[in-house]
Amino acid sequence: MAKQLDESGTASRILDVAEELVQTRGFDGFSYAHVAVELGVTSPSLHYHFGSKAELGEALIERYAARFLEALDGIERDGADSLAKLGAYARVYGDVLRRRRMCLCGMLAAGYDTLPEKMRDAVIRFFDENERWLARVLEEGARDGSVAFGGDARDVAQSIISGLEGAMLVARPYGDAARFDVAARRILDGLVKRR
Amino acid sequence: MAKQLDESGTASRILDVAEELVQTRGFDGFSYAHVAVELGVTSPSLHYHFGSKAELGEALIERYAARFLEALDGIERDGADSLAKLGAYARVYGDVLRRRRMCLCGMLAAGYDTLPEKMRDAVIRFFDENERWLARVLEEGARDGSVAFGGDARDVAQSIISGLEGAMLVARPYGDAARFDVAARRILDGLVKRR
DNA sequence: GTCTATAGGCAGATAGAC
DNA sequence: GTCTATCTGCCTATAGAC
Repeated sequence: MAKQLDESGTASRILDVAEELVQTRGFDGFSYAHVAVELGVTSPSLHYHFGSKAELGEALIERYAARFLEALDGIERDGADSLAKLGAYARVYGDVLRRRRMCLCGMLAAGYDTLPEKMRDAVIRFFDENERWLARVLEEGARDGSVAFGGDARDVAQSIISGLEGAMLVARPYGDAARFDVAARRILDGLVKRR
Repeated sequence: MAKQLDESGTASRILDVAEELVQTRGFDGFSYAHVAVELGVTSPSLHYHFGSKAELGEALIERYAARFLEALDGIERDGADSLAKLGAYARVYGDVLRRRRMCLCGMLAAGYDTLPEKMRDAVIRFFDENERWLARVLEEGARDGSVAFGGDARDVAQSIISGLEGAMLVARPYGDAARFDVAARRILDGLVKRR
């Protein structure tokens, strides 16, 4: 019973539908009408919950980022070694793709130029937070010896994020999750101590 | 004086403007009106050259893919070793990004679900052709010893494409080409013979 | 080839009844 | 909270004059 439950049931159902639409069609490819039809209501009623499309978009990213970071917390708590954590991290992306969706923020990154400013900031924040989490895990892995890499952990973290986002981006048109898995595996293999 | 010059000057100027718009705003984020304003004409006149937005989109991909493959032919002809060719390949992507654009087909891959079918097919073709080219270079590199990798060359090729597409996707919101360069470098470094 | 005029639809958003 | 009605604007596309 925490902060994220101050949304009425309707608001969160709106977010559910809008989230799927944005993840599959992009922010410029969905409308209030799409959401309304899916929910069996009229579009003006959506405006009661989210005054503008920009507000809806902001709420979308906020919830997505919060859940994403929660998942990362869960990985953290599992107490496995760092390499296993990186594997679990990649699996979070893979799970999104297996539901035939693009990462919400990856999708928004594509249409970045057309986004309202607050949404832009939130997208950047999402990537920054992911980068911080990954860099921490990487440095921990370098200490405990489960991971090996040259250069700055931040740079490696950025490469992992962009590698996984790109793997989702390209795998989706093919409708082929295995394509993602292969790319993800190669990214992780590059972080294993070289024998 | 070849096949690609059967377009009137106007048609190719339309393609120029539309290309930039799609690469920065996505297919659902640009309109005939945007192009028309930029060219100082009215939108109906665009319909004379490209009957529908779908046709314009198809022509866009066709020209982009043709030029892209030409660039790859140029790399091929330079006769450097395979690792150098892969570096040049990555630079093609980097050059696009430095013009503040996303790869046209990477952008279209994001909005894939909203594309007309012929455009979808053309996007897939683009990736397939890139994969073929890369796999050939990788196999050549494995033979001449300039490149080292485990597993299938096709899988490695796919990973390179998705890695570079993702690096562009994420670097663009940050307006930071260096971010791309770092990720691209790490991809290439993973293909250098391990000492 | 490019224009004006216009059709017909869908977008995001607001007003006001219930 | 959700509805109907409506506004304004932009969209793709066509007809027909020049």
